[in-house]
Amino acid sequence: MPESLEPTRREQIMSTAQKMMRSNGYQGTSMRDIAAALQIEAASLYNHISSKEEILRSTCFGMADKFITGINEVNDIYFNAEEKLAMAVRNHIKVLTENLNASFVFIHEWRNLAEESRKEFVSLRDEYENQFRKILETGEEEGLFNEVNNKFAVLTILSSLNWVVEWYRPDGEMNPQQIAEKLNEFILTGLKK
Amino acid sequence: MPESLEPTRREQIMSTAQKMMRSNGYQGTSMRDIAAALQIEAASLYNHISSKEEILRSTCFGMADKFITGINEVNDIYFNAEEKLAMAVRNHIKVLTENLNASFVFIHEWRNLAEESRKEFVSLRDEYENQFRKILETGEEEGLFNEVNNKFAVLTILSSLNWVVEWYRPDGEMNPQQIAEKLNEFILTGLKK
DNA sequence: TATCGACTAACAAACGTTAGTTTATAATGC
DNA sequence: GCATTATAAACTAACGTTTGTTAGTCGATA
Repeated sequence: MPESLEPTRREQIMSTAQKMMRSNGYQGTSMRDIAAALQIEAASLYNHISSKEEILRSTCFGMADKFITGINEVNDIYFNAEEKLAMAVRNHIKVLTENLNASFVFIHEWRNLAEESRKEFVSLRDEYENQFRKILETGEEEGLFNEVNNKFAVLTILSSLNWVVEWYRPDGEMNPQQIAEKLNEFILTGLKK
Repeated sequence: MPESLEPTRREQIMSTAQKMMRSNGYQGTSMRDIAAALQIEAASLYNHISSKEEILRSTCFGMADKFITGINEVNDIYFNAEEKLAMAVRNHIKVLTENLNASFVFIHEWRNLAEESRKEFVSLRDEYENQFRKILETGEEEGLFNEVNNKFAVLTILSSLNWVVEWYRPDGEMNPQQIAEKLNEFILTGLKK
């Protein structure tokens, strides 16, 4: 069987579903809606996926994996904290802008996961935040960063990064590299002259 | 008829609905769910509200009004830009923490508004962002702030403020004043020593 | 001759909402 | 002070849709 360059049917379903869930939310997107966009019947979807929730689960955990891979990469390489932070931000923005629809679902729709998956998801999220926090702690120890409430700082920084998904447009003024650069400036030195 | 100190039935419905929509989303909260929480039948809700969407509409526009009132107050009083920004942040955090559930719905569920309301809502949001942007522009002119992409800066700042709704707990370590203060520090001077 | 991927048909459950009714309380007219 | 009327707020029952999903089938491709 020849390895096709075309996306598999499953991948088509996933990306169509993600796009629609971005616009209309998880609960606002029905299996019939997804099927119609692919010009097939709802029942046919079940030849490729096992349930609607599997779409959400696969999306959320797939993205979590990408983000965590990104930050592990940063923490494995030795740099000072400032460089580490800059790299973490770049990686985050890269993953986010390369998977806009999936990222949106990841950020906004994870609450719709069933109990068990939701718990697992939250702990992955916590792990990611911890990795980020470690960078800030290193920065403090190195005397580079102000002493701040690190938990608070991480949440504030991540919110700025994640909000990019709300306004970023591939054809907009800023490309992902520029966005990451500006965010790094802002995080490090703030507004004040 | 004596003016009661009790909330009206409508207010009870609103705040119950907001609490449930915070946990389960707009579409994840049915009229029967809301009614059950109030120990009445779903049909009885319609003696007090006209539709499910009215709950969302009233919540979103009610909060928009509070936020806009807050920023107008700031811009009407003459301070320098740094003081204005600090006040705007304080007001934002105040409104947000005093109406946690409604704020959460305001931030996350407005997409479920019907076409017409959604457009109106978005323009109110734009107005708010413009008022914020004006403060940053003033700061630039006064030579207080760095020259930055103001649109970008406003979105980044507002994301940090809005994310507070995700983690703030009335019984947590930081009270709203402290949160606002920390956010102001961070916005002005960043992490770097 | 399997396997893949589509189909039709149907399911039980849940959805927002309406109609019409009942009951308790408040306001009014005599 | 009493009978009447009005109002508020609950109820039961039902409506037409839409929902996610399953079962079973059929044609095309490997």
